[in-house]
Amino acid sequence: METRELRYFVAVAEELHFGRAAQRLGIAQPPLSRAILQLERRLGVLLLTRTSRAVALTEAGSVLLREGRAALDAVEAAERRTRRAATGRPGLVLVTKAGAVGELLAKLLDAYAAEPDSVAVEVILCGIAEQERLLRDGRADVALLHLPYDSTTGFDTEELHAEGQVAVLPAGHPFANRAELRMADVTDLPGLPQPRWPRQDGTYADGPGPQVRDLAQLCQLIALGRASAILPESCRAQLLHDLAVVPVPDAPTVTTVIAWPPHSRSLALASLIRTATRL
Amino acid sequence: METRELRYFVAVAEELHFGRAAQRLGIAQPPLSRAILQLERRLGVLLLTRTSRAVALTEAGSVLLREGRAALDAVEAAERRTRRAATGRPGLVLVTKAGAVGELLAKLLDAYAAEPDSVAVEVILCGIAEQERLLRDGRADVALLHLPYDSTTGFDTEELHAEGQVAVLPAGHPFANRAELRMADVTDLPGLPQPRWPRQDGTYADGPGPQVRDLAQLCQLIALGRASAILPESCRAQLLHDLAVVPVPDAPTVTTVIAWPPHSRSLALASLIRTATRL
DNA sequence: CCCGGCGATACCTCAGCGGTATCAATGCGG
DNA sequence: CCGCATTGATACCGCTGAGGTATCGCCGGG
Repeated sequence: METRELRYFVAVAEELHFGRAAQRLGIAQPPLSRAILQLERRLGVLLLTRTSRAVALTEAGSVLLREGRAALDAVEAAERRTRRAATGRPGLVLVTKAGAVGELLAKLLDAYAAEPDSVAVEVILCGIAEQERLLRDGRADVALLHLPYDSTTGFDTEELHAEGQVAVLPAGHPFANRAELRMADVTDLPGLPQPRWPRQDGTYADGPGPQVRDLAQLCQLIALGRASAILPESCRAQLLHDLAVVPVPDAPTVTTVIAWPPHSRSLALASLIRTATRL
Repeated sequence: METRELRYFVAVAEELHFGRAAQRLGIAQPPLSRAILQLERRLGVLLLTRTSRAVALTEAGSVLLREGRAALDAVEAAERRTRRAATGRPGLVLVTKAGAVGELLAKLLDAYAAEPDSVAVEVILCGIAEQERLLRDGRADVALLHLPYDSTTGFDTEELHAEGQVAVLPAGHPFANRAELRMADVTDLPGLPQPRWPRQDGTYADGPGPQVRDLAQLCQLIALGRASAILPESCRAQLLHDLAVVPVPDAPTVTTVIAWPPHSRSLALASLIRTATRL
């Protein structure tokens, strides 16, 4: 199977429309039809069911969509990492969620910079759930993730830090002066729903609660008395001053891990990981 | 980058010889030279240094070799899994080391077969260190691995079983009747070296000690008084009767884990994993 | 019943892949 | 120092196959 065929199939499988897929790929529709047909013939597998009004994935087709995306990411990563290796400037790219790492990141970067063999570290702060993709397609070398929110599936990891979580409420809320709260107290506050974060694909789950993209947005909403949240303790430092913070001992522990793709064990990366685990 | 280019590059990088690589690929040498040249031009990266007598990898070239192999495995896995999904017969392929799983495997297969939604499980027993490759290129769906001997890098895992290790000695050896031994006692027995197992690429490390491929071979050698070994307790059941077995409490614990590729979460696989963790 | 939208087919052109023949550089034996 | 063998690069050619345009066949909606 050639990557061209895979790219074509993934485009069609995502659009479920040959015309739009062809447009997205920058080719005409007939060659695309033929390419998919030929792919099906070569694999000996029916990937799509087409009526003249609708295109749908078969069982095998959805397997190829999932596996094909992973394979294309791997090819893209190979290309990108090769280009980067050729520049001669080593340098690592670290990706993490904007605002969620507290002072751990600063400490890590300082400690690593003090190492004798350290190289430049570029930091990318991205929205939730983009990290995985950046790490997978080679744009980033290493990430700081937070269990159980992020998935580390397919990466190697080391645990760095575990912490409890706190409830964040508008100042003046009846619960604001409690010494601690239970999960049950906080998950269903009348008029103060938990926010909804974007999923891997950028869409939001249905349900009540405002859609948020980052911590600043969330803080605003809480201050306005329109939401509440349960966040790792270390977020405290970055909250607005007029928010109430109450520990929630029975909330799941949040573990910060450093994650990297299972290949790519460059010396620089190994050194950064070693530094991180020693913090 | 097309998979054809990657395959060509990997062949040349492994052979370090255009002629032999071309032969292995089943094409003539000139098209191969051109393809590599074109790949280098497209990437804008020098991958190989050629003198007219020798070919060597550049830094970037070895990155592309490593990443390219992984990418090719991913493409191959996509193809294989798609084909398998299309047959309509579900069925899982489980791979593990010949002889090293004791009764755990039997219990797992029995328990899984008793599940209401179970499918056929094909078991592949292979030599050490082939498992990783089978799992990575899609020929297997799930593996039983043994930490710390196997690497789980790039796979998702669940721990199933932890056990201590025992020393295996020829019957009649002076240590045979000891209640237990220390690592220090066993690692350097005069005339009874530890065996050497093959590495990922099938070659053996240098050193003393016989080269072995499986447990039966090893048992023979120990019975002959030419080797000794430290093995997980559960191997006991499969040893020859005339061998002495002595616990080694300070040997590293061996953990049996069930491992699977991070994508491919079929229902059947999820059910098998659930069954395994409940044993 | 006609029209519009969609995927498949027919047919053409040309890029590029692979083959053969050959060159150029280099190490080696005499 | 000179053939000679080895090895990667280049020249040139034929043909496969990727992509384009025009068009067909099918189907649902007005």
